[in-house]
Amino acid sequence: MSEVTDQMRRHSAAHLMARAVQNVFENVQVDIGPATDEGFYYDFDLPHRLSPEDFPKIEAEIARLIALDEPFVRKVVSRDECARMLAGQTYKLERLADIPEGEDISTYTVGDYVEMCRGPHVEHSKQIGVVKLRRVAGSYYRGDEHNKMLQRIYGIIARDQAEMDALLAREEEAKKRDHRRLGTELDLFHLDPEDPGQVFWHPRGWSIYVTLQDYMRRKLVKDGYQEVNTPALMPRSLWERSGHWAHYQQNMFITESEKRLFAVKPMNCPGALEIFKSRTRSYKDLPLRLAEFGHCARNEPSGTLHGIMRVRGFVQDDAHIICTEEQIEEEVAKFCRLLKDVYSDFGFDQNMKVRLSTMPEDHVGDEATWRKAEDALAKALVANGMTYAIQEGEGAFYGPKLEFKITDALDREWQCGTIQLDYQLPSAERLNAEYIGADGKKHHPVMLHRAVLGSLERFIGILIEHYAGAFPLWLAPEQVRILPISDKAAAYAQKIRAALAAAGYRVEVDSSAEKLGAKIRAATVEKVPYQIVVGPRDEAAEQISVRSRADGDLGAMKLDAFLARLAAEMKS
RNA sequence: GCCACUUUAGCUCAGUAGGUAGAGCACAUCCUUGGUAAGGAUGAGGUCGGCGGUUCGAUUCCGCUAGGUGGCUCCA
Repeated sequence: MSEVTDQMRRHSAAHLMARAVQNVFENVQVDIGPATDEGFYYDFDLPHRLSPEDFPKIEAEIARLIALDEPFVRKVVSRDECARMLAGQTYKLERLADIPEGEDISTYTVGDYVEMCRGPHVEHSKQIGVVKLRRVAGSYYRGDEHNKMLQRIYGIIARDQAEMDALLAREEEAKKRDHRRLGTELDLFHLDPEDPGQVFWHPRGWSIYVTLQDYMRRKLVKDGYQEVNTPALMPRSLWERSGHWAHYQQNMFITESEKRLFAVKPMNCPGALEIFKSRTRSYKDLPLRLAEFGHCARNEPSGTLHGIMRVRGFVQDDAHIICTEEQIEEEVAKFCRLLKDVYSDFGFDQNMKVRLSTMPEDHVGDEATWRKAEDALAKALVANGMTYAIQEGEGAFYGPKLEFKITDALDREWQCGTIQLDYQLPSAERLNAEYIGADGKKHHPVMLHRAVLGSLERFIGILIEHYAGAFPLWLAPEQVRILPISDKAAAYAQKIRAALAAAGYRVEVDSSAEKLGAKIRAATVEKVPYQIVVGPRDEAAEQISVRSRADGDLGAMKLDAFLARLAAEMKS
């Protein structure tokens, strides 16, 4: 007897939901309904517009079906037999046609309901547990935007009601970490409805931004990069040469001046190559690593925007490595080392996923070169002890790429770091970058596009959720808050503030008329790492009373002792 | 961009079977000078996303439009 896995239970729940929807509504066409890491979904096509108001009815029907505790019976059938069983179900019949000749076609029957399915499933419906429907969403048939949009219902399962309650409570907790909520609560940024996808950074948010950027800058300099900056607005002629005008125009903001068209840059790469081309280059200049915190604008479809994670104006910790083909592997390996180093500083090296995207059908260049490039990427990962999955055919048309993905508070994956190999842009057909080789002849270099954090906007969004707003000392917008007991301690509070500020810390004084308890509460809610309480007693003893976000009340100490503690924490 | 849902004060949300609205927090003023998670009082703040329609009258019903949310496609 095989073990009943969560995947089987979820998948079986999807079947029962499909059955329930057909029992509750008329003219239901079913497509497919797999299990996911979280729960399951099923795609339907029916005249009724599904809404969350329909959930109780459907859930009740599912509960009824589960309670029947009917067995899931597997049967291998012939193609014709299966087609007969699926009569009237056009999507299912199309799916049936997809199954290659010679492969087993199996069906699962539960009570009077039969479905074509590979399985596996639970043995009896009661093994599924409790089912709750979560949301309805649109979904293109076969994931193709040219196809009809089906109605998808997402659901989750639990072994019993207690586990379901715990699951829902965890979801509520995750929502509290949502960067959009914390961004407002902690006064980090705001988004203006009239200017979708553009971030207004408030002082506290911008402090994090600049601190992160400085951190990255130090890493880049140490790793042999040179920082550059290129124009935000570049002419149509350049974009035509780069290929963006033909392939990326829909995503570009275009503007006009004196009858010439310009575009706000969606990427920094042409700018980097312009710098490379500004004088004759030697093979001795390679690899040339040009970093740029360039502000890019992409006119993303409105439906794809999401807080500060997916925006229309953003800055990548971008860099372009211009090198020879022989240098690719070492440069990729070097990048992986840098990425690992940075991610480990945030604890992201644990839950990160790496994907290698290979040659797509629509590509330029010959297959041998592609395979060589893919190998170089894979070898660099292995050399760094990184495990990865392959995304077949998901590479860019100009070259394969590595993607490094991090998960947000609501379990959505976001691509942050990436390195992409590009044979195209430096080529004669595009921007025609050249260097003089040891043989005295001209050669085209290859280019690596790469980013460690991805966009600063997205990375900060993930950081907000990762730390639940409680940033480590070095990143915290306000590192220390001084809480004078009353006006009588105001002068002493200012003296301490000045001393901390002189030592380079971001420090504020809460001089409001509130009582100490209220001040502590405010500083705690705002997640300030250190609170310093000062009153007449401290002043007389030339001490401060320290409260840490992590360890609570630390009692009284000398300012020097506190400074030493801060310095030690900044280093770690 | 596509499908569904949604939009009331700075924030989180009530509410009106159609008769132009409330709470908590935040904010302002005053009182309180208080030693480790919310002291008290008073007050200000909204043409209920925008436009149009139905109606004697629309925040409420209908249509369009914009933003947001959840997905899909796309993507840093």
